[in-house]
Amino acid sequence: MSTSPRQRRKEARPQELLAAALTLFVEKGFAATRTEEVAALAGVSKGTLYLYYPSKDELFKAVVRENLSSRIAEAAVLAAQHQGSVADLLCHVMGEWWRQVGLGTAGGISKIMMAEARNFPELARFYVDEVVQPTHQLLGSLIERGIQSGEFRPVPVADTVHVLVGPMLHMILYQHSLGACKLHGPTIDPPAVLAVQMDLMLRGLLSRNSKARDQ
Amino acid sequence: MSTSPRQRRKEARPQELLAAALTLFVEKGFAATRTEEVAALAGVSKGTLYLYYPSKDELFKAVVRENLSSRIAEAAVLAAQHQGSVADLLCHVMGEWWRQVGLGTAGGISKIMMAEARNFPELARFYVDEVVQPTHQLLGSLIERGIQSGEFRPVPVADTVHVLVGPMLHMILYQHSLGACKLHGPTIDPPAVLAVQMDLMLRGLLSRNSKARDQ
Amino acid sequence: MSTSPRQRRKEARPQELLAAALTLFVEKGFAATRTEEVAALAGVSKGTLYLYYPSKDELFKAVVRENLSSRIAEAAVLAAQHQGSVADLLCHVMGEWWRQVGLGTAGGISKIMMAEARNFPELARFYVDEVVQPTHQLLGSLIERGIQSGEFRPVPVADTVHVLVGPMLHMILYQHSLGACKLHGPTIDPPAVLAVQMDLMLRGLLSRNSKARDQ
Amino acid sequence: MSTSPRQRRKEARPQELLAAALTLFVEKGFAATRTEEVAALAGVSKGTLYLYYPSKDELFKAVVRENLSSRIAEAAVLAAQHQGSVADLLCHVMGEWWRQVGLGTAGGISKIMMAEARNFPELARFYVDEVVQPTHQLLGSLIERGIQSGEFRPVPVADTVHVLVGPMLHMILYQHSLGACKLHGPTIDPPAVLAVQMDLMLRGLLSRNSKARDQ
DNA sequence: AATGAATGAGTATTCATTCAT
DNA sequence: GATGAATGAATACTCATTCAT
Repeated sequence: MSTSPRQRRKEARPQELLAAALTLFVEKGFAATRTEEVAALAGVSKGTLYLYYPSKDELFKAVVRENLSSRIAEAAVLAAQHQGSVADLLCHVMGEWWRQVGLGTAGGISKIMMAEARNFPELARFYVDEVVQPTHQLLGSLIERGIQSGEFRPVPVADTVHVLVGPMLHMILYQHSLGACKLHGPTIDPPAVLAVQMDLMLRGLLSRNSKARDQ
Repeated sequence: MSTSPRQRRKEARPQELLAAALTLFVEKGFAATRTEEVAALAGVSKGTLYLYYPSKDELFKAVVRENLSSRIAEAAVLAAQHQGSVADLLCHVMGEWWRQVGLGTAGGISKIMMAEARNFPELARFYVDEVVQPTHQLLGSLIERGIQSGEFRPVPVADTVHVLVGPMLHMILYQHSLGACKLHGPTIDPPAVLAVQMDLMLRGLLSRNSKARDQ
Repeated sequence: MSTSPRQRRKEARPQELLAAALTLFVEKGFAATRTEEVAALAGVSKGTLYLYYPSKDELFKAVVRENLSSRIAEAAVLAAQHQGSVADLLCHVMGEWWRQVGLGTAGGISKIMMAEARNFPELARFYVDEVVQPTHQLLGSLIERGIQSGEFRPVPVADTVHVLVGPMLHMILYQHSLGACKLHGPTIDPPAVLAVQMDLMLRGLLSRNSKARDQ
Repeated sequence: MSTSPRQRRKEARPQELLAAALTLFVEKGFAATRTEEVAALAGVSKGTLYLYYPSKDELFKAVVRENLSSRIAEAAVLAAQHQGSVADLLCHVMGEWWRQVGLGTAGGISKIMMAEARNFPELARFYVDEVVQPTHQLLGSLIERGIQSGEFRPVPVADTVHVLVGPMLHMILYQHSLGACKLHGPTIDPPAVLAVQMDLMLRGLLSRNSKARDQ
C-alpha cells in the first residue's frame, strides 16, 4: 500500500551490509575480509556495496558507529541518572557491557583494532576517538565518583580503569581469536570470570568503612 | 675451535633471521609482513631465508619457540624451586614476565595470535599448545598452591587465572597496537598498572588470617 | 502553439544533453567520460540519457552531427556562392572555421578522434565519412579552383590540403590537450599563427603573375 | 663464455619491455593499455614488468625518454655543428625527424599525449618539460639563426615554429589514429606532404636577396 | 651456501547499461 | 516520461615461493 518492496529494500540495505561486514570483519580481520564477500553475505553484488559505502574504510567506520559508539553513549546516560552505590553502578555497567558487546559479535571489533591498528593508522585514530577515549572517560568518572563519596579507597584512577577493563577485553579477544578455533586450550566461562573479577576488585577497592560486601 | 668468520656468520644466521622476523611480525602482523622484508632486515636475500625455514609458517613457529616457550619453562623451574609465600612468588613471576616479555618485542606475539588465529588455524593450534596451555598450567598451579597452604581464600582457580592474566595481556596488546600509533588515547603506565593490579588482587585473594600486606 | 513549460523542457532535452556531452567528451575523452556525469551536467538522471540516446556511441555520433557536419555543409554552400579571388575565399573559409570550430569547444572533437579512433573503430568510420572526407573535398576543390583560374601555381592538391589543414588542427589539438594543463610549455596565439600561416602559404601558392599580396 | 643466458636476459628485459610498451601505448593509448598485455608482448609475466618499472606511469616516462628525449638531444648537437645554409639545416632536421620519429612507432607518443594529457596531468607536465619545450627551443633557434644571417625574412619566431611543426604532427597523429583504421578517408603521402610543405614554407620564409631555391 | 629473477594467484574499485517503480 | 538501484566485467599492483645460476 505504501512503500514499495524496492523502497523497503533500499532502506534495509545499510543495516544488512553493516551486519554482514561486522560478521566478516570480526571473523577474519579487516585486511583479510574481501568486500565481495561482505556484499555476498548481505545478498547483493559487489557494486551495490559501493553504492552505500564509498570504501572499505568507510564501511568499517560505519560498523564501529553502529555497534559501539551508540552503546557507550547509552551507558553514559545511564550512569548520569543512577542513584545509589557506585559499586552497584559499576557492576551494572560492566555487566551490561558484557551482555551487549561481549556476548555478541560487536566485541570482536576490539580484536580487529588490536590486530590492525598499526597497518591502518587512520582507522586507529578513528577508533581511539570514537571508542577508547569515551570508554575510559566513563569508567574513570565512575571510580572518581566512588572515591569522592568515600565509597572507594583513593586509588590511581587511570591505572585502575586499565585493571578493570583488562580482563574483559582479554576475554573478548580470546573468545574471538584462539577461543574460536576449537582447540584444547583453557576454556573461559565469561560470567564466572566476570563475577570473580568484580568480587576481587571490589574487595580491593572498597574502603574500610563502606559496608562489607560478602559477609 | 678456530671457527672462521664465515662459519660464525653462517651459524648466526638463524638467530638473525628470527630477530628480524620477530620485529616485523610484531610491527605489522603475520599476514602483512613480507618475507623479503624479513630477509632484508636480517641482511640476506629472499632465497636465503627459505634455506633456513621452509615457509613463512615455520618461520613464525620458530620465533615463538625462541621467544616464549623457553621463558615459560624457566619460570616453571623457578616456581618449583621457590620457598616462601605464594603471594611473593606470584608477584615475582608476574614481574619477571613483564620484564622479559612485556617490556620487549616478544610480547607482541600475543597480539599477532589474537589478530590472526582464525585466519591461520594451524598457527593457532601450535600457539595454544606451546604457550597458552603451559602458562595457564603454571599460574593455576600457583594459585592452587596458595589455596592449599591456606594463604589464599578458596577461589575458582581457572577463572582467577584469567583475571590475573587479563590486564597484563591487555596492556601488552595495547602497547603493540593502538599505543604504538601516537594518538591521543589514554596512556598506560604498565608498572603502575601492574602494581595496582597486584595490590587489588592480593587484597582480594588473601585469606583473612594470612598476614595483611599493607597495614 | 502554447507549448507548456514542461513540453518545452522535454523538447530542449536533446540539446542540453548534447551540450553536456560535448563539454565532457572534449575535456576527458570518450572512454574516460562517464555517462552519469553527462546526465548530471544536463540536469537529468542516468536513466533519462538512455531514453534519448540508446548508447554512449550514439550519443557521440549525435554530438558530431550537431557540431561539425552542419558547419561543413554551410561552408560548402558559401564556397559555391563565392565570387572573387580564391585566395580571399580560402582565407575566409579558414578564418570562419577557426572562429566557429577552433575557438569553441567543438574543435576538441578532433582531439577525441585522434585519441580514440583505434579503440572505437565504428566511431572512426563514422567520423571519417561525416567530417574528414567532406572537409578535404571542400578544401581540395578550392585549391583546384585556384589552379584552374591561374591564380595558384599548379601544386599537388591533396598534399597541399594537408599542409593547409595541419597547423590549424595541431593548434586545436594542442589547446585542448597540453595547452589546457597550465604548464610552462610554449604558448600559442592562434590568430597570429593563422596569419603567419596564410601569409607563408599564399606566398608559396600564388603564381607569379597573380597580384602579389603584400608589396 | 662469460655472461650466462639468464644474465643476458636480465639486461635485455628493460629494452624488450619498453618496445612492447611503446607498441601498445601507441596502438591503444595510455589508459586503455593493460599492463598485463605489455608484459605478455614482451614475453614475461605481469609481475616481471613491475620488477623493472614500479608503475604504469614510470613505464610511460621511460618510453618517452628512450624514444624522444635522446633524439632531440642528438638533433641539437647536429644543429650546433652545422655549417652552411640554415634552410638546408632546417630541411635536414625536419627530414631526420620524420625518418626517425615520424616513420616509426615513436611518433605515436604525441598522439597519446594529445589524447590523455588532461586525464594524466603529471605525465603531461613530464612530456612538456622533456619533449615539447626542447623541440620548440631547437626549431626556434634555427629560425632565429636564419633571420640573423639575413637568409630569412624577419618573421615572428614562435608562431612560425608552430606553422612548421603543425603539418608534421598532424600527419603523424593522423597516421596513428584514423589513418590506421583502414577506412576510405583521404590518404596521406608523408614525404610528398613534407616536400610540399618545405617548398611552400621556404618560398615564404626566404628573404628576397637570398638565393632563390627552385629556379 | 647464497642469490635474485621470474611467476601468477588474489582484490579494491569503477562504470555502462538495465529495469522495476 | 523519468528515476536511480542494481549489476558484474574489467584492471593495476603485491607477494610467497621456486629454481637456475
